[in-house]
Amino acid sequence: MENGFHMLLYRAFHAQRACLRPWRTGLGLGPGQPKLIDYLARSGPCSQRQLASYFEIDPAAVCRMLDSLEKGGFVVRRAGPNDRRTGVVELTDKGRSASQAWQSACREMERQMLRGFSAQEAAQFADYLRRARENLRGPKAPAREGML
Amino acid sequence: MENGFHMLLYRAFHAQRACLRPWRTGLGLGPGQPKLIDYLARSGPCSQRQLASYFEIDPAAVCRMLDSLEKGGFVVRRAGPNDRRTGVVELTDKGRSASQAWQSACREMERQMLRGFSAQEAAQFADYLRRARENLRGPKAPAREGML
DNA sequence: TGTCAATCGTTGATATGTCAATCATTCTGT
DNA sequence: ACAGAATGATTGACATATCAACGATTGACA
Repeated sequence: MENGFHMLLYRAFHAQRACLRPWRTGLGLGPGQPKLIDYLARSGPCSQRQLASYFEIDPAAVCRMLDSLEKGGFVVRRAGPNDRRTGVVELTDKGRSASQAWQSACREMERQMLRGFSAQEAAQFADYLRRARENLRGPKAPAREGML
Repeated sequence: MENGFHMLLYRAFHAQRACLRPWRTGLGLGPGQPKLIDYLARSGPCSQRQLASYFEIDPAAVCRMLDSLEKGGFVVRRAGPNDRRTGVVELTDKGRSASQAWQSACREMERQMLRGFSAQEAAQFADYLRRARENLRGPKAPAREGML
């Protein structure tokens, strides 16, 4: 069980979240909020739809996290220029500094996580993670076609 | 950003959950419930405390998931023999078959995830995941000591 | 023995993620 | 131009994870 990749990924992901939690709470952010302001800092203002698509989460979750972020003064919602359905989410100055602090925290976490990894191993690790994700994403249920 | 390990792990973990979701819902289980019955099937009856410790989640979460699992007929809670605080959680027959189906689903997912991986690559991948987790778990914030 | 600390399970509050449904707006096809 | 489909954002409902607090029980120690 401990050897199944399901558990291995669970453990690694869990440890990563636990490692980043002190930084996150120090910034006054909820569990899912850092990734939103990080994306906004890198890509500039965008719609809620774009945030939901990028992170593959429900637009409802984005909506509520932005409610909280807006109340905290990290982002503002503006009206879109062309389409009155689509608004634009933008970082405030406070949001920008929080995103910078978060990026530092992520680099710190990464350094800690990769201790003892050679540069080649780290690159291989990243490659494995990308391939695993791609394999899981593509076909819906490619199993039991041939034999089984 | 797409290259940071934070995002890479997020993507892989996310894809894995999405891949396993149809099987999970087919069994009538909530998102966190499969791991509990899987553990119970492998390790036999145990306390709620043990489940919480093993998966590193709050005992409150375990308590509520077991409420749901018990209502669904997957597990039963019995009184402990020695300590009247500590109960014992046990799989029912329905819980046992669900756990077997879940283990099949996990093997299937793993096959799909590792498509194109050689046996050596898969072993290396598992090793990287274990090392990353251990690195994140041990020291709290050992960074920026030497030179950054 | 008697008091205090620690432990197990539980409940409440809050945040996230999924699903379903709704409202307003925009697009499509005729 | 108009009816219906599609889209963006929102809200409600449910399950989960974290934090805080509580009741019951057990253990430790004077």
